[in-house]
Amino acid sequence: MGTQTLWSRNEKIFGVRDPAEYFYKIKSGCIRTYNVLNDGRRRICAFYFSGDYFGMEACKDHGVTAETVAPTCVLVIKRKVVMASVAGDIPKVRRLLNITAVELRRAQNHNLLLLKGAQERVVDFLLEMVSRKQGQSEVDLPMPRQDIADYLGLTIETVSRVLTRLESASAISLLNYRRIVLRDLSALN
Amino acid sequence: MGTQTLWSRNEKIFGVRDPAEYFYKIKSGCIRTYNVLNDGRRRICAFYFSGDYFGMEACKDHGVTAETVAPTCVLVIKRKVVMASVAGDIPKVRRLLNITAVELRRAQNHNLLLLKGAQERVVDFLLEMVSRKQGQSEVDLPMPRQDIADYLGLTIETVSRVLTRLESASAISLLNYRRIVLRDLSALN
DNA sequence: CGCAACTTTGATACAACTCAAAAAATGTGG
DNA sequence: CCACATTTTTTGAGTTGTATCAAAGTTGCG
Repeated sequence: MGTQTLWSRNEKIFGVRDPAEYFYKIKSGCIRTYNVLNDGRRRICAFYFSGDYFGMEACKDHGVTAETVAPTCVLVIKRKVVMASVAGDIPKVRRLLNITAVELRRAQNHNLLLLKGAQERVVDFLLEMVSRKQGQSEVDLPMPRQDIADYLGLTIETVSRVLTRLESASAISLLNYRRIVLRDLSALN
Repeated sequence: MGTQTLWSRNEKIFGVRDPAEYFYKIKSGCIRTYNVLNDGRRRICAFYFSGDYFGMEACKDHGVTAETVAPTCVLVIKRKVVMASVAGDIPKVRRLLNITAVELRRAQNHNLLLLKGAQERVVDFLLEMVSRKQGQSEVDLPMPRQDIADYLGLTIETVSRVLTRLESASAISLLNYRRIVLRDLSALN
């Protein structure tokens, strides 16, 4: 069901207030959704990886802009088709509602994150990334520091400083800008 | 459909990780949902008023605790009953999904709020309250300062200071602790 | 009226931001 | 493959806004 679409880096999939005709599911790659505040700052709402659904926040229109972070394969499905397919099938309705509830839970957890200190935000982010990409201890971050900063509500300088501090404390190892090994997870807590 | 239930002040309707068997709709009064962080701080997720649905964040279990802020009348409906009632009716499925999407949008807006300065958070909160309770310029806040602070991610001292400053700037008038008149909305931006 | 809970006000400390610049990585053309 | 230009990241110094700690002032209930 649906159509596979291929996108390269930094392409826009839909924008704020675009009418929402589709549901989206990632086959591979990475997506970011964001809003731009009236003062020009950008707030990244969420990152999505292989297997995740996105675009669920739409009521009639989309509430965020969705862009590729890296080359990405997205499955696009017409809302009408989904609706027709779930109608009359209670487990399917339940599953559809659940996808949106998961999204809601993520937004609420993100909320919690914004109340914490800088170090804890970065650590939580790293832990989220390992768990989301079912890695054990090594993460390959597909997004630049600016994206991380905008997701965590920090400046890139602060993100950078925290990572450096974590490395000095040998809690992590920075193999390069994108690859990070989590060493002492207990210290990361 | 469903059963009306009456609650007095500060009563718990459901708790985090309680199994989610029902959907809830407010007939009158006010509800707050919250989480307690591991350091003991409380984060209020949302306030709900007459006409609002809540408890939509539940996947299998609830992700927040729901309490009454004031005496409240809540309509409680079994999830199974709702599911049975919407199955086979596409517009109803759409409406149910929309209720959750609205909730998701609110959580995302709340996120945006946490990136702003203290004054803007308080102002946004006041504006949200007038619009949610379809008032014109006078708000009757049913919740104490601590709730406002925990909702905005500020301390009660900061909330209090901002309100005082806004009154000095004659942007608002504090009739008493709960009643506030918005005067110069342009200054409130 | 008196007490307990809530709110406001004041002084100080600190975490993250801002501005500025150096260093590293990445991409490009010879 | 190397040299250069551009982008991204890191590091440094100083500022600012909000939290913290402490105390005084209100409000409202029994």
